[in-house]
Amino acid sequence: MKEKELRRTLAVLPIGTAMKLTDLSARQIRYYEDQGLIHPQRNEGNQRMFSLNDIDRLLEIKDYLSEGMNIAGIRYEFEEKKRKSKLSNQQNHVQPLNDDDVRRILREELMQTGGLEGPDHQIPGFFHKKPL
DNA sequence: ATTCTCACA
DNA sequence: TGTGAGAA
Repeated sequence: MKEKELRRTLAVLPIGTAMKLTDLSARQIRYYEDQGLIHPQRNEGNQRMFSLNDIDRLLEIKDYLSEGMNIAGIRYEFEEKKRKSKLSNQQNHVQPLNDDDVRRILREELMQTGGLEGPDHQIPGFFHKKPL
């Protein structure tokens, strides 16, 4: 589910294709870029190269505009989306520990406590289930 | 043939 | 936002 995201960010479409895909004029597309609504990459010849995500973005801009929203409003919407996105990626969503993580944490624990003895370091259902 | 930047009768 | 000029 990650390989697919990478492909969507590949900038392989020239502005001419973006125009046909979005039914926007080159003038409009460049203007939206000036307004910070899209950030297409540039190739060796300084030509804008759009990714599928850029195309989706242009389509969204078109919809917002048709619904009466102004450029500043759209820019704010995108900023909000980015803010929420970063918030959910860091603090929240704590990935569950895998087996390697558990082994590492256990090893570090043992290193500083010096061993398994002591009721405080007994882990219920782990060391007792399969005695050496 | 395409796209880029800049400027405006 | 459209359009045309001059360059790449």
